[in-house]
Amino acid sequence: MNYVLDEVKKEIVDLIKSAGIKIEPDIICYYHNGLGVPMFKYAKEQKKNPKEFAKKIADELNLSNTYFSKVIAENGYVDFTFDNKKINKEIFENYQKLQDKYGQGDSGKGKTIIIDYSAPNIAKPFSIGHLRSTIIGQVLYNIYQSQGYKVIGDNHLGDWGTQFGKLITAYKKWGDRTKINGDPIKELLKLYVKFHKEAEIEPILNDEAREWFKKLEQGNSEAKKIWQWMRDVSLQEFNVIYDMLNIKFDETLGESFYEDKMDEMIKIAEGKRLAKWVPALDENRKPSKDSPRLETGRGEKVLLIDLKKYGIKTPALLRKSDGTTLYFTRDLATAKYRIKTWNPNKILYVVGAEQKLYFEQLFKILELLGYDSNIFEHIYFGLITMSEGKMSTRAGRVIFLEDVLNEAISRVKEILHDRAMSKVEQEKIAKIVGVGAVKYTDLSQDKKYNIKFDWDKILSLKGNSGPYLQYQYVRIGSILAKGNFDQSIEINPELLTTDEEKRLIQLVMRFNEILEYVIDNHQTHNLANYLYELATEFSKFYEKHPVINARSHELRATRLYLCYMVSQVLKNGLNLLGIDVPEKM
RNA sequence: GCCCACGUAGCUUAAUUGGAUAAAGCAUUGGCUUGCGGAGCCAAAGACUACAGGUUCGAUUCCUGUCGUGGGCACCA
Repeated sequence: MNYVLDEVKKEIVDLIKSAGIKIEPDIICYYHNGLGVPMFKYAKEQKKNPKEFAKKIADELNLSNTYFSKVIAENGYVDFTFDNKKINKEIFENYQKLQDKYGQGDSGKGKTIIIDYSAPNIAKPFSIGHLRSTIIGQVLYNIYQSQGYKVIGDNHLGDWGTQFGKLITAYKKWGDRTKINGDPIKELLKLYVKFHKEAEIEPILNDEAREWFKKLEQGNSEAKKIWQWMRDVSLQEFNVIYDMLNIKFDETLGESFYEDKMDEMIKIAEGKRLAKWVPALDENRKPSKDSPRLETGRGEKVLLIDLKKYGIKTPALLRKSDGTTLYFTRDLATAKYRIKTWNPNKILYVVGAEQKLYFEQLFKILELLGYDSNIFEHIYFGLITMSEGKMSTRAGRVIFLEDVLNEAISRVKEILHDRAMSKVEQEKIAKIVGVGAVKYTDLSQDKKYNIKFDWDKILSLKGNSGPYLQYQYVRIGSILAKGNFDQSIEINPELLTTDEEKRLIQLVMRFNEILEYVIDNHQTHNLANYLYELATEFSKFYEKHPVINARSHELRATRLYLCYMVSQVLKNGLNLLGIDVPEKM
């Protein structure tokens, strides 16, 4: 698919080449009503004064038959001004040709991407902390897909591991089946919290839990039955949230899927002499104080991979001293399975920044096992913290995602309360706007930072927020309806000469570039900020220039079409962010 | 202790990844009824980009050091 912006940039490269300088297209930057090229680097290569150098280049350029009407040298830049009549026409034609596909691309044709996201833990609440992985992962999914990639979204559920030993122990001691069936996750969480409290007083409980997990891994039918039941009821609850958030997966394999695929992986690692049985750390060799990691199996042997040679001080454990497996073991088997099954060009792990070391270890080991480590990438994001500090499931200190969404929805409902619409409609709109607000707040900022949880911020309905973008979309829809807009109307883009119109058209031009940019850097907020800029620019246009009552019939039709293009980019962009748009609000 | 992030207006965040006068939202103050939805628009005020050096035509961005915050550091995931 061809976009005007690509052609415009190519033309600049060619023009400057005609003056004897070869430039990289990426250095071209936006400047007023056009584009600019910094000439410092090239001036330096030729040991010339950058201002004079830029001027000399600018003077040599011949702009006839180009997208530009003017070129000047300023502060060492060569600045090109668009020939607006020409570029307007091209952009409208570009849009008319591609229609619904406008923004999409084919740069990912023939490439496969696996995205590992969400991955909540069974029997634990889906907290606000899981929100980030879930929605960031889904947005990356959508954007990759829009550029022609084959994408496989895999929900790598935390449905295996020591915690199930703890849960089974707790369930057998204090559990009540009917209570759990009534409100599964909250009741299971209570059991989990109680277990940790009791285990502090009676450490022998930890041994019991370890025993149960061992039984589970050995296929004990009672353990398996309880585990399966806990998994089922948890998944049912997760699906309610995925529905609310409009999240879809191609696979929900989970860690348990690899239960029978770990032995093979361990054998390979042993065969390559990577993994070795060594004495476990004893109490005197604690890596740090307050470490919770020494609660089991002291003094015996564990299977680990030492990574000191590669600058990683912490070894990776594949088997505990009681023989059971760990997250690591499962992730190695997972990577192997994924590569064998889908032969991906990339596997993205959308997981919090606190697991950076873990993924460094994992990728290093996969490399040592002979895999191309370039295909693995940890897409990390900061923690969401509460004023009391880090959230902790064990301490019962969590915010439930479902509560946040419900609060958002009810705040929107209050606003809609006295609008002239049916209850059903209010309900529907409140959900679109409320959920959109929560998602947008997260997606509109750089993901690497920690976020302090703040109700008012996450539920913000004005300013730079999801509802603001949705509101601009609704206003445009209203104009299009009143103006009886029809895509086949005769338009004349040359008539759009105001600053607001030019800026809007040029923003529309950039849509595809932004999507490619997000694929390069995996920063969703670049798309969010672009859409916000588009919405803001529309709002300015809206205040200043009449559409339906425009001076001439032709101008009215062209402005209607401009509104339409903007609304479609807004809608498609928001949809890529996983945010719906209402028709009224 | 060691390792990794981060420190930008009162608060929450941007900055085309090293570019032009550091940009928005919230909060504060003042303004916008003849036109398409005020969840909006305009304006004022608010910044020695934590601090001290360095690299270069150019640094919020890269390097070094100091201080501060958060995270991680083998039998949790």
